[in-house]
Amino acid sequence: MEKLEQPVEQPSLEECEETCGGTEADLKAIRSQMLDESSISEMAEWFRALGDPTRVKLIGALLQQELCVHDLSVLLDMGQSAVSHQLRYLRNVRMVKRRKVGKTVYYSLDDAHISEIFHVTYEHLKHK
Amino acid sequence: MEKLEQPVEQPSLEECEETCGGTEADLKAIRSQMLDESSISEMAEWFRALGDPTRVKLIGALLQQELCVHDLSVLLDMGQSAVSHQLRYLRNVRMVKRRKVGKTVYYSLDDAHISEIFHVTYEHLKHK
DNA sequence: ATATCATATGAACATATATTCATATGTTAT
DNA sequence: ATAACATATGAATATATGTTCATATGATAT
Repeated sequence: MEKLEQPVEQPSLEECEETCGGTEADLKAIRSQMLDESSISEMAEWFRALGDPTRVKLIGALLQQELCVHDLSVLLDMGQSAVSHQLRYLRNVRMVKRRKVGKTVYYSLDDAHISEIFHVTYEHLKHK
Repeated sequence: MEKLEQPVEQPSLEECEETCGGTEADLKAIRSQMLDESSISEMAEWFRALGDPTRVKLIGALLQQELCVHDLSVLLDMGQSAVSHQLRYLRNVRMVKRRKVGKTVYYSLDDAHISEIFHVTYEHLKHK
């Protein structure tokens, strides 16, 4: 209850006291090593695609073999529409691709790295 | 406009026509290889934690060195509160830990695998 | 052409999430 | 004790996200 008239910015960035390790020069060095905005976005987008149980299940199933939408919806015990929407999501981020045979559409993984990332993460969670 | 009186379940799962590769037996085999629900949740939670630009930046910075909240908020050019909230998030999923020195709190990575996953993903996105 | 099947998709809805604001907590200095 | 500072946190808000419902699209069969 002490600030009522000031617009409250980042409270005075003048300089970090000695307690806080980073001098402006140090921070500059760190900043220069940081990823650029577009890499950041792409990384986040990539991880976000894996950050949902339904999509993890889809990837997990497709890791085993190519599957059609119907079978996926049976395997996940979910409505066809929900599965289809998530497959589109995964297709938009290039994680899966599709192959059409008549009325049926088969989905499969479209990326060699997914398996690696997936397994590293799985092992990590197991040995935690 | 053909179904008006039925409650519209998964439209008749009786069996997949021959077009759809999976017979019930095949699906059973695949299902037995799928991850259990709790592993699924943990994987999704883990990835979701990395699925946000702010958190990617935080991890990226901490990948370089331990940093205090203030420095992180300068580096990311974000309010202290937002950074603090996200650090709590990352702490809850055990991705970062903190060390207190006087008024200052230093954050650092709390997981050996993050670096690996992070780099695999970064390389993947670069060579796409 | 009509019916049926497999998949896709727009809209609506409910929930989750990220940031901001105001303020609380805990530490150090005076 | 009071002030200044670093960080944490609850509430509010705006936006993003996931699922469902209804229906569209495209393919095959009759």
